[in-house]
Amino acid sequence: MLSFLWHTGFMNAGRTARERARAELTEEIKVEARRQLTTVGAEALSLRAVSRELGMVSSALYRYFRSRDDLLTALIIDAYDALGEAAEAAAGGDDLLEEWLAIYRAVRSWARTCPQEYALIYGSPISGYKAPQTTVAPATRVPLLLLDLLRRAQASGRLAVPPDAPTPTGVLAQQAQVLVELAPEVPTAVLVRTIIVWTQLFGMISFELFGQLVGSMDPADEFFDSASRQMAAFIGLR
Amino acid sequence: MLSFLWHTGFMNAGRTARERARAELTEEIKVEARRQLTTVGAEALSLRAVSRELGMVSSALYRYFRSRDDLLTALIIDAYDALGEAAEAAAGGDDLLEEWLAIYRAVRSWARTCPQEYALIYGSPISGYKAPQTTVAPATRVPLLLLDLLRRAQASGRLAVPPDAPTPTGVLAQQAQVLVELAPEVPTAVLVRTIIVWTQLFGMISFELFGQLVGSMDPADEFFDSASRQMAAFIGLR
DNA sequence: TTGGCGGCGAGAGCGGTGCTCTCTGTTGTG
DNA sequence: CACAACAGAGAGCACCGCTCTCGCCGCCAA
Repeated sequence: MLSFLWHTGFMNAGRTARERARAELTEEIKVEARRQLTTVGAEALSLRAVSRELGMVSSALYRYFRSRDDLLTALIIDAYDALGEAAEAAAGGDDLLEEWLAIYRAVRSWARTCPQEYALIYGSPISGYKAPQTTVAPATRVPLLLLDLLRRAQASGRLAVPPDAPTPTGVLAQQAQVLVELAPEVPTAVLVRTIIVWTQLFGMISFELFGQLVGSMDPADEFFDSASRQMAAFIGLR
Repeated sequence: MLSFLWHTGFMNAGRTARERARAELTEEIKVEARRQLTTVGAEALSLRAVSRELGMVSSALYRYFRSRDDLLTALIIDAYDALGEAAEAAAGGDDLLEEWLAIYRAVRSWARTCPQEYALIYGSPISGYKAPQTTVAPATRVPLLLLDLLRRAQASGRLAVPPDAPTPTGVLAQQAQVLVELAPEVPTAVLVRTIIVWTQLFGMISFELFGQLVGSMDPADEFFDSASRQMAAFIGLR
């Protein structure tokens, strides 16, 4: 196998025309698939329709993606990365509470812009589809961002551990160890609350996008803003 | 043949054997569809497979459901009702906090028992599927249950409005009116928090079922219990 | 009692899907 | 230059949702 040389980066400059064409077409397929995703929804995404739109025959597409699930996996990873990028772009700045709210807004904004891609990663799993290990790293970008914010908040004394936050014991404390290793300075009670808050964020966005809020809190702009602030207070951010 | 039952007058006077057979087969179709749903997921549910399993030809099934979406709608309504029933069965009792926790557990337990039916109602919407108005009433059973619990809590003085809960203003206050009409005694600030808590509950369950918690809080039993209690405290229930 | 209507299941068929296989032409490399 | 890897085309398989037609038979009314 020669590809081994490519992966070492040894021959990056001398990419053959075929290699370039392959990379380009792979990207074009994803772009077209994403385009169709805006109008049709993940489970109805059709390989044949994508290839048809690209002027190729459906069997040719299998040179680039071994199956429909493979294409979906690529789209899922891209979606996680796009969301992570949007959230990371909103991070930074001096005021940590403002940064918190900015991250929240960025996540919601991205989700509302690309609802089908959001559904791809936070909706019901595709039947018969098993998420490969390659998706977990991109999936952790947003939670890691929140965790990092909490570390900085703790360091700068802007994190006031809520007095009514119970310190976890037993299995819960054990599970929280994973988070403790990522943010050792942050109190365990706050870390558990971070998961609570994290689930609230995506529950709220899912409800908004999937129509569960229609008739009560839709449009959800002000509710979202209020919830963001209350959740920030809930974990002790000020 | 069932005609002997007919002649003995065993059956309902107003219902002909044909009507009864129709109702029975309609139910059988739903049962079989639900059975297949446990193994295959909503978007891959196949009318042909259901009819095949029932020993009929696929076109015959269209006498009972005008389309696949019609069958899905029926399943969705049934799922909302099953969840509502499970939650309502857990309600009641003297200790309101225990009742709160029991409702939470019932919702999670039902979701874990029927994950595909849960995904049907709280997962990403089916592409090209528009929820008809008939689904909204069954969908409100769980939130109405929580609201009723809060009314009783308020009446019995077990609801201590959290001091840091902001009273909504502007659009948010206006939207909350819908809830105020349902639970006039409960302070508006608590009503907004109820929506927050409601989204947290389903966000948490979705994350657990859809595999977002794997690697951090899975199995989620203790986390769920802790979150339930903290959310009860968050709305001031004690 | 009987004629007819309407619900019912069977079957064929249409256009779509994911996916496989084979064949032919092209591209890059020893 | 020869050869191997690769790309696309096309046919084909089994499945899908859905429609239409055609007999059969339960049911109601004359």
